[in-house]
Amino acid sequence: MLRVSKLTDYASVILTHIAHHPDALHAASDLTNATGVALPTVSKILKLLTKNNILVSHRGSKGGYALVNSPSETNVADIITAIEGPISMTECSTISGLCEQEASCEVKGNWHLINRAVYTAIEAVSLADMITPVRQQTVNFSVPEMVKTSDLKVES
Amino acid sequence: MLRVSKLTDYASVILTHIAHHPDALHAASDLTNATGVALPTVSKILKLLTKNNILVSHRGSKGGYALVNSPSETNVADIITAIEGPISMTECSTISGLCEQEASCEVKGNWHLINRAVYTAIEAVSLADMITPVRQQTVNFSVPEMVKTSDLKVES
DNA sequence: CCTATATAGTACTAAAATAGTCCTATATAT
DNA sequence: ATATATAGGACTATTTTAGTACTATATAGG
Repeated sequence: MLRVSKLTDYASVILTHIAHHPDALHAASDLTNATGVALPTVSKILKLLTKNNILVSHRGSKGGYALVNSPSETNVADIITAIEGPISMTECSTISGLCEQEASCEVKGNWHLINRAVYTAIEAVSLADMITPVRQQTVNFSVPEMVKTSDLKVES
Repeated sequence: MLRVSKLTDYASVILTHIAHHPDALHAASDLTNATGVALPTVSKILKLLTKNNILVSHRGSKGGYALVNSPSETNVADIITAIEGPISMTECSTISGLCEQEASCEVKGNWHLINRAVYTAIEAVSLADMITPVRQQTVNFSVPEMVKTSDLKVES
């Protein structure tokens, strides 16, 4: 019902691999071998991650890519944003002026809240968390407490 | 970075309108007038919502659509699912067997957790919440507590 | 300082998903 | 009967996403 693009999915796989060896430089060709993602695609993803400050690059012979921050300081929300841009649940949340009814739209504010709750949930997950093995079937997790608009202080 | 489709966005606007008059029957043509969304599109959305049990329909003269449950019992997660289907953050979360590396994929379980945290956050918001006016700038909301994989009990 | 290696940037093509439209069938109130 | 309204499915156009290719630039090391 909500999803990240395939590129973001690949990015998570690539970054997970790098996170296992955070002190080494990883060339695009090495990452292709390690992950099975096609080289031009790996390359595209690495460029995006570098441009958005998730990775640093070193050109030339023996060059490659490495994490800017440690795996525990690199969060999933930043990774998704690096690949997909600052697109939000509804378009009007990112860029105003697209929707004619914007001024009178009564759901806008609530979509913003939902956006933010979702973002906060994703932001709390780091690359370090992603490489922690989880046995799905037996997971016992606490339910995030959601923002209810009825709980909000509203200034009228 | 994550988004719902335009149809889902329209659906929220249409359902919000219906939620204001939960006891009336709303014909597709009325909803077009009320929301500004083109008739064939409104019609498509209403059919999807009916098929997925968010709305009930009455055919024939003086027919129309109404909510199955009250606005406070209708949640946003169900609305998104009705329009977009059970697609999750990554494809492998919905349908297994699509990805060759599935068996050895170490991030799969963690994507599942993220999925679920996001779903839970969205599920907590009802149509009734959506029609509560919110003044965005002065909102004071509690941060959802996210699942940390390090907090999880893992069966090895 | 030359060469092999590797990333940077940009433009382009192909494929897939999404949005939007239209037509015919069926049900119901009056 | 007839006007009104939804049901369902097929189809087209558009947009987004994915993937590719090419040229420029930087660096290590002999």
